[in-house]
Amino acid sequence: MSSNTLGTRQAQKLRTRRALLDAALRLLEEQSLSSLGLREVTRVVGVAPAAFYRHFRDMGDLGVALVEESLHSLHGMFRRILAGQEDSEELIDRSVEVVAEHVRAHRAHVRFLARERHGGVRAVREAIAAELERFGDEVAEALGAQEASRGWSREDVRMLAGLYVDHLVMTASALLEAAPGGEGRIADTARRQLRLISRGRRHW
Amino acid sequence: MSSNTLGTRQAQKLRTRRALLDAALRLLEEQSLSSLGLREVTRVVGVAPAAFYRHFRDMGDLGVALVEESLHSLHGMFRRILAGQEDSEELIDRSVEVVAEHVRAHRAHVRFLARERHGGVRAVREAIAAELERFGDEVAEALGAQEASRGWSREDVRMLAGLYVDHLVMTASALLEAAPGGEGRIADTARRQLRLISRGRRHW
DNA sequence: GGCCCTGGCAAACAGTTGTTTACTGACTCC
DNA sequence: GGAGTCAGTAAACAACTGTTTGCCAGGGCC
Repeated sequence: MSSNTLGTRQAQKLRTRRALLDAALRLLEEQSLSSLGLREVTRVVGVAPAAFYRHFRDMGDLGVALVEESLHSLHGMFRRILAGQEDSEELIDRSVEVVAEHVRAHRAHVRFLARERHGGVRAVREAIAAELERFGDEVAEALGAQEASRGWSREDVRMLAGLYVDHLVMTASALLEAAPGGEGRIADTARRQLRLISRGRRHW
Repeated sequence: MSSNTLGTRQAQKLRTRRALLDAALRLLEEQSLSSLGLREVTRVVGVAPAAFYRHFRDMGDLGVALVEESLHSLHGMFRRILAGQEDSEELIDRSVEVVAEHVRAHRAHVRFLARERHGGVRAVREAIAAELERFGDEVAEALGAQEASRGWSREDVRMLAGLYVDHLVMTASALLEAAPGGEGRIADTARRQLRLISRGRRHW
């Protein structure tokens, strides 16, 4: 028996935990975390309200759990983008495509992050901010290793990384709220903007 | 008697309306609109719950009213920024200073916009999006009139304007959540980013 | 001076909320 | 196979929610 095979006991617990997270994620498409009720979630899952406490202390706790899994997938996205070696037209095209694909595949997660980044629950806000800063650091490290950053101060590299991360977040939000079929236009604008930033970088 | 002098009747009504808006604004510093209760607001104002309906249909309605007054002040801010003639170092410094001052002076309004821009109330979200797009158009018009935009397509000018507006919003949000005394660092980063964008523009 | 208008009130409505309690029954483990 | 663990239950709790009703007092206006 491999060490990560769970007993039916623990497996069942994880399944309802997952169900709670999924139900919350679904309900959060049309409201924000601070208005999401505990009973509302358990009702969707089909479980007694008290069962909620077997998994989370309160809604804020569940929110933080959602932040973690949302950003885990985001992290994969960043790594895919940064895997490219240089700052080129193809890299820009690929980045925007990766973002668009991510939004398509993880729509609920992205919406959750956009909504709760400045939302009403402090713990969740702080968890998202901390994680985005970590990503910024990661991007900065990758940028710093590139040829185009020769002679740049550490602060300037970090500033550029911040610009990229912010732009990525804005693009993802815009894609989220795009009218059906309007994603192409947004992606096109995003590519132009990245190109402009790229030129600014070359002439720093 | 001048035509905009109100009777005590109407004046009193406006005063409680204002009190409702202010109370909501205050309560929204620590939660989001979709979780803000009608009774909660009237309780702070010291008025009966039913009185609320004399002024707003529901909380979403009050939210839209807040959007309007929030963006009215934002509009003034944009006009102050765009009053400068060219794209220069001083213009960048002044823009960032104007934004910082605006955040200081209208903290609650800015927080409201940041929070509800992607928040849980559709009507409010749409009102904010529409207004920000209008601002983008305005910025684009101002940019298009500048010398530096000679030969630019309308779409490219609009794309640049979008980049500026997005950057401004991100900066305002960052200032809002900055640790006390940390505003200087954020303003500094914002200036560098604007400078980089400006270089990209010159070498388009 | 008297009539209308209306912003605000008190009370009652049926639902909903988060949280605690004591309990059950299936899984785990020796 | 028997004892112990624990995810999930049902029920009750007080507190709160948005909304409707009829009513009142006082300003606006002829």
